Formats: sequence, structure tokens, C-alpha cells
Amino acid sequence: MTLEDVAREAGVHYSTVSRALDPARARRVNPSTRSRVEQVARRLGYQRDLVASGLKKGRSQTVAVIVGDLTNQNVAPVLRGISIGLEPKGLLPFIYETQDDSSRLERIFNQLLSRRIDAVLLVAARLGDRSIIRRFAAQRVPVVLAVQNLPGSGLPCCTYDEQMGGRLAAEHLLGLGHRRLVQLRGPDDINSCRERGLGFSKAVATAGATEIVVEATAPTGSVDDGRRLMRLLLARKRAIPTAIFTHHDLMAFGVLHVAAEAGLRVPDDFSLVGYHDLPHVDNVVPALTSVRMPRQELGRIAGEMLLQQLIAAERPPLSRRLQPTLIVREST
Amino acid sequence: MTLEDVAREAGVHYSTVSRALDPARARRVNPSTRSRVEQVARRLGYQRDLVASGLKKGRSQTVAVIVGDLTNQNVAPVLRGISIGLEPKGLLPFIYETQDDSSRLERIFNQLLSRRIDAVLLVAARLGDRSIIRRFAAQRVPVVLAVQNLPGSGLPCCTYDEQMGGRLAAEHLLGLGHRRLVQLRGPDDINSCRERGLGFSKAVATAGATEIVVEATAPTGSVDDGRRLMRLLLARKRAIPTAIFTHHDLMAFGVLHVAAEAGLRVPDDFSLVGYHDLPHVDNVVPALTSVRMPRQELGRIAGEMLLQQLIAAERPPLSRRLQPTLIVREST
DNA sequence: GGAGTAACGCCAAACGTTTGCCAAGTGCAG
DNA sequence: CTGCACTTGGCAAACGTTTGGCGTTACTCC
Repeated sequence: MTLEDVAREAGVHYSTVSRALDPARARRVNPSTRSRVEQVARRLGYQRDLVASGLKKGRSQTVAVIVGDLTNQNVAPVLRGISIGLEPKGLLPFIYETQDDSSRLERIFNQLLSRRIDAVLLVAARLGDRSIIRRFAAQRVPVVLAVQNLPGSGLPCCTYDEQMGGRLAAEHLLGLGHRRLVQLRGPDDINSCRERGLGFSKAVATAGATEIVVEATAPTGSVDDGRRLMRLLLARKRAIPTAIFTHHDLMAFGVLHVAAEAGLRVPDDFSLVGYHDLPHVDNVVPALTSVRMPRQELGRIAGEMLLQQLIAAERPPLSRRLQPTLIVREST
Repeated sequence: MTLEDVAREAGVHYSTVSRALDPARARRVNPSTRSRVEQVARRLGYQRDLVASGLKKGRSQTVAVIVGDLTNQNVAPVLRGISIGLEPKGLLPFIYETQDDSSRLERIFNQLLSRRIDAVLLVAARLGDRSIIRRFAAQRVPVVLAVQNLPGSGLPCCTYDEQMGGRLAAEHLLGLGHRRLVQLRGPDDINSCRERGLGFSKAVATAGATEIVVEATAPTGSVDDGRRLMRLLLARKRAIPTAIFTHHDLMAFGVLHVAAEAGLRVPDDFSLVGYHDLPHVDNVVPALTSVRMPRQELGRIAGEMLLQQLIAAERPPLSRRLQPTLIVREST
């Protein structure tokens, strides 16, 4: 089923069909011819061959989203947002998962270059070294980063304001009258965790309250880390703090677990604030106070930034940083 | 950067380069020439243009995975499995999400046909009507179903044995001596829920125990449904059953929530079995006994089934049905 | 040394579109 | 009725690759 088939059936030249079926060029063909062609095409079930079109046009009508880890509950809403952001141009992004494996990342990038991809959106992807990004730049493939920045890359980027996240948690707890606070940190080599730690510490210091430091080796932000750090905290001789901020809701679950074992009650014995506002944190007992990120909105904006680069071929308006909100529940 | 550029640099004809760089045809060229070409290609950073290649070969080297809902925690492991299953042929599947929206599904399918996709894998996708599947069949595009079957479609399919899942739950509870059991059902219009209900009921009946029926209108398998059904159960005049099986772990969370409010203790007052063994069901208190599905394996097998159809162009060996296992924890 | 035989590399025609260019057709005004 | 401007549709050359066919070369064996 090619242009030729439709043309024969409609009694016109196939180039006319090509024009008639492309909204951008359709005004160069007589409206009556056009509608006849459209009708025939519909009747025959003709679909333009995007492969051939891509070869000729040099653009593949293809946008890829690369994500590090699909099991991460924070990413699906971002992906939704991206779809919505790309909607206006009718682009359907397709998604690749690196599984946080650099060899897979490498293969994906090679394949994308081979496919003459039009643009790439990287969501929370660990980009070991920068050489891959450079290859895309060399081919003039627009790249937009989401969630995770790559400082110094000069790439447009849409992230959350993590410092503000830490600060919101701290100010909430301080406002409840807490004076001895602790944060159970996530991996410090991840930019976002470092930032959220900083925001928290700054706010505590500004209020003149005491921050208690508990260091763990190589935390990953998991439930087990929460348990481990909470046990460390309980093992100290001194009185435990009255407020705990964890860098991840999962860690907060671990804290709750250990607290229950130790006979401590939340929020009676201490207040607890989590981070990310994962689905179902409102379903545990006690329902968890947490910092919520505008995930879908971030996706949407990232998608729109990509469109801007794609269409206007102009640098997007700079990077964006979205504000989190605190969702107060029973744990504080 | 085309074949021609590499050819010029290597001092050979471009068709020689084409052959030298394709493992399938490389033996037709002198090993020394071949290695020289490879070296030049590597040095210049040449990447075969898959668009042009696809046009010529009539195959796009492209496999798509369509999934209904990426936020569903059951799907990411399946997608991982698929990647692994397709690994041997170096295929990188790309993922589309329908968001369980039929108009988006339609657009995705159209785009796939336009892209001359080589094969499609449908993961837990709601396929309203069957016409789309027919269009793929007409174009001889192999389609494999995973997780969700489409009875009567004749398509190869890889699913879980849901009846066995229900039966495992029942037999475990019966083995613990329970005689009055209840199942809180998921949506019955979903095949899998109907099956798992059936498996449970059969096992209970076989053992001569009593199954208590609690019906809810339009359950979705959510935490709220769990709460709702549990409240319904508690509102009955009669003694509550000593064993509860929910069709979804999330419902079990709801049950736990309501039970805590009512001062009931698990497993002291009743035993509770969930379904799906979602991440973190072992992190709640009490840790949830649940039926685990071999998600990644299902993905891998589905991927392999696709490869078989793709390569051998033969019908795959029939549908597969994978066995669940029961993970016993504190709640029983 | 010559003939026969492999093996290797080149040619050129596709694949299905897009698109600049031009010829033919149309309508209008002078 | 002629000339002009404008619209419409056809032609053909690309886009980068694959691949059957064939000429050339090199090697082997007599």
C-alpha cells in the first residue's frame, strides 16, 4: 500500500497524493481533489510510510524518553506528563529503560543515533560520563534533562527545588515546636539528596535549633536504610530527637518499623516527615507527612521544552525548577 | 556520514563497506579488508542509518511493547524480563503507554503500522475491540500477549496461572486450620480476578470448609476497596471469618487499616493473604503473606516467544501459563 | 605456462517518500 | 481575443541502504 496505489485509485499523480495527505502542504492542492484523495486513502487504509518519509526528510518523527529505572514510583507520573506535553504536536514518545546500566545506556544511545532520532529526553538517568551527550550535540539532536541535572552540560533541564523540599520539612517540624531534629540522609553522591539535606540543615540552623547528625555508610534510600539508621539513632546514649526527616518515604517506613519494635509511637514520641509522597504513604498507620513533588507537571514542562527546541530550533527559555509542597498527615 | 564516506576513506566500494559491517554478510569479504573497514568506521564514528536500511529491507529492526499503565507496580519487572528475553538478538524494545485510554491506543497502533514495526508485545493492555489486532494480522505483524489474554484471538500469550494463585492462598489458610474463609474480590470483568476467585472457591469447597461471600459494587482492587469491603464484613451480624484473602495487596492494606481501627489484630484475630507480592508488602506490620507471580520470567518468556515468531516465522509453541508461589510471612 | 576455479569487489536498481521545477490549465482584465 | 497572473498537477531526482549479478583477479593444478 503506497502512494502510488492511492493515486491510481483516485486518478491523480502520486505526488499529488503526497501533498494532499500532508496538512502542511495540502493547501497546494484543489480542495475537491484533496477530499477525494483523503477518502480513497481512508477507504484503502493507507498509512504513510514513516520510514521512507524519514529517510527523505532527514527527520524521523521520533522522540525518545530515556529513563533510568521504571520501578521507581516517581517516574511514571513524569512520563505521563511528558506525553501530555508532547500532545500538541501529536508526538508519541517512546520509552527506553537503561536499568541504570551504563552498557545498556550506551547501546540505547547508539541505536537512537542510528535511528536518526529527532530529540531525546532524559529522565532521572545516570549519565556516567559526558561523551554520549557530546555525540548528540555533534549531531544537533536536542536533548532535555528532567529530574536529574548534569551540571555544566549546558543542557536545558527541568528539576525540582530540592533545597526547598528540605526546608519545607524543617520549617514544618520547627513550627510544631521541635528543637532537636535529625535527618536520615539518602545517598550524598546524588545531587538531589545533597540539596535536600542542605535545605533542611540551613532552615534548622536559621531557627537556632539543634540538628543531630547520624551518618550511615553508603545509604541508598531504601526501607532497610531507614531501619539501619533508626537503629543507629536508638543506640546512641543520649535522648532521641523529637523530629525525624527522612530523604525518602521508604526510609520512613523503615523508621516506623523499628519504632514499632522499640515501642515508640508516632507522632506521640516523635514526629516523622518523609519525602516524595509516594502512592500509599497515606495508607500506612500513621499516615505519613511527606514532601510532594509536582511530578506530572515536571514531565509536561519538560515535554514542552523539547517541543520548543524542536520547532523553533531555539534554545529553550532556560532551565526550570519546580516547587514542592508539604502534605501534612498524621505522622507529625 | 554515510557508507560512501567510509568507503572513500578505506579505499573500497561502498557496497563492500555495507557487507563488511553486517555480520550476516561479512564472510563474503576478505578478512583483512573487513578489519580495515571496521577500523575506519569506528574511527569516523559511522553508524548505519537504520531508517534507510529499514526502507530497503522492509523491516524496521523495531519491536514495540505496549503497556496499559506504567504506574502499575507489576509491569516494570515484566518489562525488564522482556528486555532480557530480546537480548540475544540485540533488540531494544521501546515502550508505549496507553494510559488505559482507547484513543491513545488507537494512535499508538496507527503509528506503529506507519513505522513498519516488526513485532508487537502487549502487556496487560485493555484491548477494547479486536479490530486493531486484525489490522496487525493483515500486515503480518507478529503480536504476542503478556499477562492479559484476549480469548479467542488465537494470539500466542503468556499469562499467570491465576486459578492456582487463588488455590494456593486457600490451601495455605485451610492448612492452618481455618474453616470460615472469605475472599474480597477484585473487578470481575477482569479475567484474572475471575480466575483467582474461582481457584479459591474451588479449593475451599473441596476441603468442605465454608466460604463467606461479600459482594461489593464495582471494586477496582484499590486500598479503598479493601477498606470498604472490610467494613462491610464487620457490619455483618455474624462472627467474622478467621481468614481473609484479598485479590490485591493494596486491598489487604485497606483491610489492615480498618482492622487496626476496630482493634482487631492480625494474625491473632484473623489471618490475611494478599496477592501480587508487591514491593514493600514485607515492610508493613505485620508483613503480608502474599501470592507471588514470576513477573520477570513472564516478561522473558514473552520476549522469547516474540523472537521465535520473528526469526523462525513460525507460530510459537502455544501459550504459556506460569505458576505463582505463595510467600508466607507474619500475617498468617 | 595455461586453463580452470574460487573468491572478491563493483555496478546499478530498487525501497517509498518529498519537493523544486516546470508545463498545463484556469480565470480575469484590458 | 490576447496576454497575464495564478493555480494545479506531473516529472524526476534525490535520501542511504541492500543485494543479485557479473567482471576481474588470484590461486591451484596439470
